[in-house]
Amino acid sequence: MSTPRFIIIKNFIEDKINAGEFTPGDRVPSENELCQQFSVSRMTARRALQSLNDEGLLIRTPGLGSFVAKHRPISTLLEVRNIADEVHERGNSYSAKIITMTEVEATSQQAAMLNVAAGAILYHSVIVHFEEEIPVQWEDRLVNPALAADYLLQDFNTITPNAYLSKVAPLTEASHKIEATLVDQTIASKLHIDTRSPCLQISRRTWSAAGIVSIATLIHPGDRYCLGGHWKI
Amino acid sequence: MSTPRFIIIKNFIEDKINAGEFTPGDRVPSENELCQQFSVSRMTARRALQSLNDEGLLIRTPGLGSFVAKHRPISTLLEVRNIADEVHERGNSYSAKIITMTEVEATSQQAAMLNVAAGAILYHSVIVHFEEEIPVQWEDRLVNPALAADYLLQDFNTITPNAYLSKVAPLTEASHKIEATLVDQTIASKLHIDTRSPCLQISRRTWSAAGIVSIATLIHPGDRYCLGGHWKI
DNA sequence: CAGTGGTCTAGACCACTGG
DNA sequence: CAGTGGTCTAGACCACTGG
Repeated sequence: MSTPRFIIIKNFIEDKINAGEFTPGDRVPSENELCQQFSVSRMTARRALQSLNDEGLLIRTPGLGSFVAKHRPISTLLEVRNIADEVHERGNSYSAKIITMTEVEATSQQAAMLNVAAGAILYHSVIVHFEEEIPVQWEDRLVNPALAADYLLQDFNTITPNAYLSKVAPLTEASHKIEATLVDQTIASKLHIDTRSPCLQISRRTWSAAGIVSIATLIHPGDRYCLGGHWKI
Repeated sequence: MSTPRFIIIKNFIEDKINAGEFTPGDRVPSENELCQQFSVSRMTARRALQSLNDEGLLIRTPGLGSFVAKHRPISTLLEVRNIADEVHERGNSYSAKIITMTEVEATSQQAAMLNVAAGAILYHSVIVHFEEEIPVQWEDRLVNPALAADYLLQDFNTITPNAYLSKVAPLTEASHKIEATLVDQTIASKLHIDTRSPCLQISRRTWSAAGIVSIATLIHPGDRYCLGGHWKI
């Protein structure tokens, strides 16, 4: 399976933008110029430019051309962060406590989310992450064994599931849902909060090139964790 | 200027999904079926389906077909979204109730956030936003009069503060903080929740070319609003 | 005017899924 | 096997921008 030509052209332009050869406001090659340069049809050259336009990297104007956008797109701001890294960046001590590490049979809903057969074996881990000995995150994770066969053999005291998975199945895609919730007594006691404390919950599904890697639910006590972001044009 | 055919086909399918004729998991017409039905080339039919796929409404699988996604896509995280637009995009009715519209003197903390002198006049608005007559957002906003002089003259039943400010002081920069909180009795009663309900709170500060425009606190009942995002490499 | 991107056609070959 | 979506071609007409 070879790389599609429109991806090659897209990467060619994206690389030049990242390398600073094309800077914001610069005109990039037109569809016709790319046709000649890469010996492809206009539809293929067009697809590369259109894809970059859809991602916000280019602004295209009929009659004028395609130009590098002045503002980096903001969609990339929601990074998949490793909680251990976050804690360390704040200069605090990090530790983890493993609650569950086991195989489970996928329910039909889980199977659908991970794109496996119902009843298939999944890896299931539940880990509480601590910052300065205070619980900051409850991580409940289901992993597709086909994409991370050695998941249950890891020592998650020394490497977070996030870090391990990033290594064996590099991320290509992720979706997030962020909401405010309450938790049951089991989770509340592990997080050292009570069941009336509002929690920030992130549900995250991650893909690598080979398919859906994992679905995770990350629950944070509302008074100990928040998300932030900043963007400029 | 007539509507492009791929948009017509796209709307045709989108309408059926919104109307419940196609429900999550249903197969929608294939590219070939749409070709015949609309008398277009496959590339045009394809573009309609691909566009819906890119928006997350369809899941397409070679050999199988195109299926309505099981989970409706949700608003992109950290984008500065207009709540009225969001509600309308979900096909629901939007309305607003204005609680407060007044001038206030900046406290030292507010002055620092907006980069004005302490005691300077600020505009203050509090608005509850409704989706299908149900409160979904409490918006408490302070505005720098120097950058939006006519703020208090607006009819926020017909234009949201967000939309008005975007017009008079286009955004160049924004910062966000997202957390899970509880609210006091005053806000709870306006949101038709009780003080034990977890809320998703977004604190947002926005800049335009001329300076800091506004600081806003947006509070959402946890069971009625969430943030989402999706990214691909 | 030549050049740009926007839309569209009528074909093609491919890998893949299911029956 | 017929059907699906993924990629690609070599054309076409259009509205628009600039010189």
